[in-house]
Amino acid sequence: MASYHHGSLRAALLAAAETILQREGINALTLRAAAREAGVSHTAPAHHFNDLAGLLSALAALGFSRLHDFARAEAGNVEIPDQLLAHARGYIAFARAHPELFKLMFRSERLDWDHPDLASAAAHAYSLLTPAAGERPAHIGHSQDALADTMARWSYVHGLAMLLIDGRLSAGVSMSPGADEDTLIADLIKRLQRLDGRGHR
Amino acid sequence: MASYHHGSLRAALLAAAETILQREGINALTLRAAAREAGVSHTAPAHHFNDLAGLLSALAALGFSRLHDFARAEAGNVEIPDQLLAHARGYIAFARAHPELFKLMFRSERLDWDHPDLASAAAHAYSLLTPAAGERPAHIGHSQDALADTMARWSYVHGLAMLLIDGRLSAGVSMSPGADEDTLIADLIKRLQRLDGRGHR
DNA sequence: GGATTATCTTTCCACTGTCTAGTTCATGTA
DNA sequence: TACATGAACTAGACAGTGGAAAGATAATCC
Repeated sequence: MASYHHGSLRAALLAAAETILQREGINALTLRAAAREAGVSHTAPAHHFNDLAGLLSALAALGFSRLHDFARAEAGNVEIPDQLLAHARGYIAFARAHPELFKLMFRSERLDWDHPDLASAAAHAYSLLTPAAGERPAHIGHSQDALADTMARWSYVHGLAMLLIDGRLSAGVSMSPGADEDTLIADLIKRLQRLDGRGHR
Repeated sequence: MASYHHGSLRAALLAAAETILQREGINALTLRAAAREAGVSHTAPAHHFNDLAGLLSALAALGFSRLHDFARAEAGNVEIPDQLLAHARGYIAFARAHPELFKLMFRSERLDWDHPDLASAAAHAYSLLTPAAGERPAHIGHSQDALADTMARWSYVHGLAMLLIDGRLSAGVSMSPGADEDTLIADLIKRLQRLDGRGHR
């Protein structure tokens, strides 16, 4: 039963890490804890992930990949012009569904952003918020305006997700009795459209 | 010279902690490192801050207090209707001026948000983004709309600050040659106004 | 089949947060 | 002034952590 070689230890360690993350939070997610959960010695993870930062970065990269798929799935049922909002809804839904993983992905100071897998997975996920072909039919401006649009969208969705995972939005809603959280979030997401285009005020 | 009682060790430890934070980053900011920097024994901080989380939370609370003052100072030279934008400019300027402290305040999983000082300091800073008297002259809606406005502003400014401290905005700007970073940021901040009011689309 | 290499274990070290017990000093009370 | 009380700080110890060897095992390639 106890084979010296695990065979797929890397995947097993990632699964173990995610289990710990959900069960005990990010502060309990250590190299040794992941090794214990996977039933291997405490130095085994180093061979696959190098560092603790390497393990966390790999898990975060996996999270970004899932986030991307989540947003794409949400956008699958929707007409082209509404895809941006669908992607934003997917982002927010993912944040609410996997708060601990989301915190790791966005708020952790332990990640190594020089890790190529993490950087590319994050860039891939964020690419959903860039102005894509067909989404901005008429007024496709200069690339500089497009950059500003992307930044604005990115900021807004990113910030909204932050508020959600910190529980501050729930706190605010509870202070305003009668407000439905889902309705409020839907309203907030819709405002994303207003950020587009360079201002003329 | 070596008096047994320091007299103002709490303040000295906070200053030491900030020094370490700027010099070596948040991962090097430990209880023992702060004690070393202040020249006291490694268990001295516990008496003033209880935990490591206590020390970091106290430092973060100090950061929120400074952030508030920063934003207020920016708004001091500006007419009433533009105060919201001035506050936002202050936020962003603070984030760019003190990136490590900003990361600690917003991105650290090591803070204890049950700590009353931290919670109140953060709430105080964020109150600058709530619709205040005189700022929304005509269409002061229901309190529920006001909540949504606050959340929207908060999300946007919060998210923009995040992008900045992660260096992603700089990366984006560098990809678009000829773009001036300050100009881009100013444009992005101006878009904050468009988020107000419940959408009718 | 034999050498090579990737995978995993054992042992060890410096460092961390935190507990317990002591030491020094300031301050209030008679 | 004498003394008690308690706050501020030190010293030492402990378990847990990341990480660096160095060794053991198994799969793979020739």
